[in-house]
Amino acid sequence: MPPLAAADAFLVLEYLAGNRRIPQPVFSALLAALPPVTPHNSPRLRKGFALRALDLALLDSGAEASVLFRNARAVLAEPDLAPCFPDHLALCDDVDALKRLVDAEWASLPASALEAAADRIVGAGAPHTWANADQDTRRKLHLLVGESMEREILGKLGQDRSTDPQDDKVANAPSTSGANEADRAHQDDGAHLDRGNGNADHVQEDCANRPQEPAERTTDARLPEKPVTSATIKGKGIATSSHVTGQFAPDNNKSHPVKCSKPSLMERNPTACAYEWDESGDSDNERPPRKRQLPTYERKPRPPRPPPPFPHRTRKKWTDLEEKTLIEGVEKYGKGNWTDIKMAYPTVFAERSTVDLKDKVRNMERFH
DNA sequence: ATAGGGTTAGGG
DNA sequence: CCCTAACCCTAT
Repeated sequence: MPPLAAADAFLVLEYLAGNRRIPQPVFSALLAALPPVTPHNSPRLRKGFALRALDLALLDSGAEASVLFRNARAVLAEPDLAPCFPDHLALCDDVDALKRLVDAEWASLPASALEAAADRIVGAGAPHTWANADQDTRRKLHLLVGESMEREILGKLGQDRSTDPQDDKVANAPSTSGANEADRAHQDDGAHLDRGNGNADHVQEDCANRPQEPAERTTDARLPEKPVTSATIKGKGIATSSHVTGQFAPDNNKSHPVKCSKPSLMERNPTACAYEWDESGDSDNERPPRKRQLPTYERKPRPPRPPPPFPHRTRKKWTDLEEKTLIEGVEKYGKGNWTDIKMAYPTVFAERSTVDLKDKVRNMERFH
């Protein structure tokens, strides 16, 4: 497979950098694998990098608040990153408040080009895009969104699919922006977006929920003009914060942060063991004629397994910040959408599971 | 993934 | 010892 074009790599990375649900190790790996991108013309990309560095500093659940705070301050003070943050972050003097501000910064990231394109195709901009699409573009749009979504959009448009699009696009010739641009963003991988109309809903919702920041408050003057590669990033904050927190080894492909991701498949699983086929009994004719020689591993007698090291987590009282954030989350995302709520405030709820959130709300309802 | 019943730590 | 809140278990 040919390498991804630089422009496409940009679209992918710009979207993922600002998507907090993409864990840092995954993002780092992609960054290393894709062609270098230039962040200087994308506020979202720049800020995404900066916020990721800040998250790394703040999400070290093992560390004490004072340490977290110190690490976060170090990130905020990085000359290359500082311009990405609004001033009040650096002025913040306590870790909980800082976490809130960081969550707010994440929430206010501008939409990515991909999201904007999706929005033009199936979201708020869809009617306009579809109305202005010529026959050819319509066909592509149809492929992208699928049958039922197309009907829905055209329904909103107040026209039937059978209507010849040419008819209603009298004065639309010059409007190339919507569909074509969107199409550009999608043409390489249309199938992905096409796959589920449910996704389309998400995109819409994402866009709708994101209070667009009036204007980027950041000064770009001092941001690197040169392309950013994983190596560049490593030298600029992400790795810096990592060497402060000690969570990341310099090689972002090998070492993963303590929290926030499953162990890599490439890593040895200490609890795994190898079983061997007993060749004698069966004559499975699917097997190649020559016996496959499995490397002979001795089944090491496993030491008596000390059953789960943490039978019970140590009880942690809910803080004010957690409670308030939870209430806000329930108002915003609805009771029951615990995953969404947790994802929306990953720093605040770093040490709470979705079940914890649910239980807490139940408790608050029961006794208050 | 979520709801709801059950268990337990720990303060009064 | 009781009660509340945090946490666990299990069915759906």
